[in-house]
Amino acid sequence: MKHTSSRDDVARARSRREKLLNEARHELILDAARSAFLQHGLAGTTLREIAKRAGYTPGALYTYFSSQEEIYGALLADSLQKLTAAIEAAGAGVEGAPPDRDRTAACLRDQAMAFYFYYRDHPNELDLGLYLFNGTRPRGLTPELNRQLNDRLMEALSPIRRGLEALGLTAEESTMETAGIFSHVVGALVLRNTGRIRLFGVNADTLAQRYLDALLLRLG
Amino acid sequence: MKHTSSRDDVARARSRREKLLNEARHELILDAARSAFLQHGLAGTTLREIAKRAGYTPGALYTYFSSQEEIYGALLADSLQKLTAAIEAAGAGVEGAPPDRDRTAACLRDQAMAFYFYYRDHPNELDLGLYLFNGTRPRGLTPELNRQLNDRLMEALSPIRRGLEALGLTAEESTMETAGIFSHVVGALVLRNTGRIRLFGVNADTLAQRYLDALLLRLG
Amino acid sequence: MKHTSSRDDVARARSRREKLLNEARHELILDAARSAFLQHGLAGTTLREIAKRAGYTPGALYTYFSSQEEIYGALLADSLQKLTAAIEAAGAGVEGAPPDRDRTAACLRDQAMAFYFYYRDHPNELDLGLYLFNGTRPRGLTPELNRQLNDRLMEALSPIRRGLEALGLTAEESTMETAGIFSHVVGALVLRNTGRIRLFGVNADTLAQRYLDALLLRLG
Amino acid sequence: MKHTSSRDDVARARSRREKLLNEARHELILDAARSAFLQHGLAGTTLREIAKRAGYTPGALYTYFSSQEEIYGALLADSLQKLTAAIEAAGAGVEGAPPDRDRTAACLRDQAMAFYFYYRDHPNELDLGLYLFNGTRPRGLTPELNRQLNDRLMEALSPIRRGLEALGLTAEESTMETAGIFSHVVGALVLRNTGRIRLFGVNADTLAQRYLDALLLRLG
DNA sequence: GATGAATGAGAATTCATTCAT
DNA sequence: CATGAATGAATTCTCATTCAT
Repeated sequence: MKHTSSRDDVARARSRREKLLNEARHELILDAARSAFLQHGLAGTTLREIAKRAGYTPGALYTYFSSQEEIYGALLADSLQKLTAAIEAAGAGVEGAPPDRDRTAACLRDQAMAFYFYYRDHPNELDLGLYLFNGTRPRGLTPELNRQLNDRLMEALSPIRRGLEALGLTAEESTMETAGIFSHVVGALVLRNTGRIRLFGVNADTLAQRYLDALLLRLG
Repeated sequence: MKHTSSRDDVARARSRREKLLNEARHELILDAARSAFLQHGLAGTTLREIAKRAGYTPGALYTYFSSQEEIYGALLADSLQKLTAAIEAAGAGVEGAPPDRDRTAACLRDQAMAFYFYYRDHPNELDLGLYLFNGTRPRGLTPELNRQLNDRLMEALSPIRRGLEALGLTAEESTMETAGIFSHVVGALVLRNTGRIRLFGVNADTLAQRYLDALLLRLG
Repeated sequence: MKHTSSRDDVARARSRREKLLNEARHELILDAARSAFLQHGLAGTTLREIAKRAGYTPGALYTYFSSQEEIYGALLADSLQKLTAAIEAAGAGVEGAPPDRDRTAACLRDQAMAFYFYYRDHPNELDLGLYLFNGTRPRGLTPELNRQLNDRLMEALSPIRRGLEALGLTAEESTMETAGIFSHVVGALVLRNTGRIRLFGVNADTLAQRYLDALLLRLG
Repeated sequence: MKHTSSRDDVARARSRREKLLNEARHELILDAARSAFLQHGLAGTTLREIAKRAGYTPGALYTYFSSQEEIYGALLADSLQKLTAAIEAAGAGVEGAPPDRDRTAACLRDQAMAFYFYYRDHPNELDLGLYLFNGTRPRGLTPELNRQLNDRLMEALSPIRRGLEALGLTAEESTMETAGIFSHVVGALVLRNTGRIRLFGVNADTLAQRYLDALLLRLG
């Protein structure tokens, strides 16, 4: 029946459009949240502020997210995705090449620095990760979301772990060294973000780079 | 005039007593704040809670501190002093000894680890430092207090810097390496405190130790 | 004009179908509301919940009911109709029989107990009645609906009134005793629903039964 | 030491004054709540409204009560106390008299009617009792307070129970009849408060009185 | 010096209802 | 007929800070 079919088509088209719009509005809110974080920091940002920046009333946000915490979760999920992309992009062009040790090392270095650069350039997202993981606030993430976010973080770091393995480390050693890199980079960033790095007259970039240089030297 | 003089004496004696009392009460409040932090964490602690633990009403605290932020500042100042003591204590017994390289290295290592241990065992004080330095909150520290706290931090770290110099590094190199140690240690602690370290199945202690081992090896 | 006439027929048929559909959808929504009440109670039920259970979006309900309050009104109307049926059913089989006094009394008793049982088994509907009659909420029922509901209630109770008359009471006395029965039953139910009956270690059923026993005894 | 002693006196005097003031303010808020209930009913009353009537900001109420629910609890506790007093007062003057059966019956009747009158004249307090006992709202009373309120209610009704015993009923029978009186009275009041009594052209007073008459007749 | 009542601004969240599509 | 996004007004509750006493 043509008639019915065409009605269905209309419905389907509408639902598709609605879906797109819906996603766009989710994104709009997340952008607003990002911009609010940028200006007021994580702790200084309120639902009201996010709503205002998104051009919404506070209540309207609850159409899209069931709590403030969920907005944070979505933001972090998104951030980790971008981080993953950034790290992967830093290793691009080397794929498929012959297993040249120098190349592998250079790639690893670039990818670790990509990790550093990502958070250097998006300091609020580091806060977000630390805050949410920390769960200082009364209501934390759902365990399910927490697990998901953990997975994403590990996925983001997996190129680095694989790079270390390619340099001859065991799986265990790779994980350990990845933790070391993570640790050093996060430390450098925290020092940078809190302005304490100035006390040493050092640059956080240099700190990160030196660590990696020393590491690669050590790994031979 | 004897009379006046004796009156002055009385006044002086009283003022001395008052001063002592005053300091004791400051300390009382800070103790209360510490205990509140220990139990509820930085973000979960309210002025009222601190007042209650100190046996005061909220308003009374304002006699001693002009704001909650100032209490935090005082707490941090005190924390840094203890940190200094802890690091210095870790180097004790080596003072005055002949310039044995191994001993110097061991001492440096111990002091750096003392830095790590201090914050591992007082995670709230790390929070405090990061929070205040960060200045996330609307009202930060006064520039004066900020400078003071910076000075104390650098003073706390100076044994480490001197140790590095004793191993042959230039002043500049020492500062750089101190920054590296600080960075790594803070990173490890943040990972630890946020529970993210578990993702790697690694221990923060190990992370710190390995970094120092590698550093000392590098410095030969 | 045949043409017009046939067109009219079509229109009439369609309108009949529409009407049925419309009623069905009203009923669908009322069923959803009932089930929501059953689970969340009167105060805990939201329009959204009713809409969800009916497979509608909130806005759609306004096609069928002009307010949440109107849904409540319709629900109550329906409830009273069922109550009427329940009371009438309790008197069935005695109709047409010779005017045996004992039988009349037994029937009266059964019908009064049917009243009690109906609300015992549908406590939300009692809530609904009390809530709407009470008009606690800002916007109450329309006077028209209110009158209608009153009529239905009186109709539901009329078998009881007639039973009392059959036992020899005047119209006035019957109404008075009906009010007494109503009063006692509602009181027992309220005590039951609020859990206060437990304080007396008594059963609401017993309370109702005893009242009726005493009443019938008194009426001889 | 006179000095210290006098200082203590001052402190004690102040603390006494403060305590009185404090109680007065508690009462002020409860009065405000009562008046709000009177006008808007239980469900229509908000913390804001209570605060406004008491001349306070909403937050200020939290100095005196830790939640809205606690205000309700205090109100109910007070109400039950007054109820107790009212019922006891209705039996006064008969105490110590010889155990004349007629007198006992009259006293019982008066006390039961006092129960009825109290709630007839303070309908909101009945609502309060039913609402709180019911616990419809998300957050109910603490079990402790609940128990306390139950005790008070039973205490209020105890003169009636004792009166029934004085008429020769066993303890168990007395409790049962007390429940019956309670039930009937509450039912009559609910009918009255919801305006449904008008349907029967009856007066709630009459309803209550008739029940008691019949009861006393039955008890001989 | 200390009290503690009171403020006031702000927090997240809820929900019946409206209305453009 | 139905959608569902959006409103807007309300809700309870929190807390650093002030200030008359």
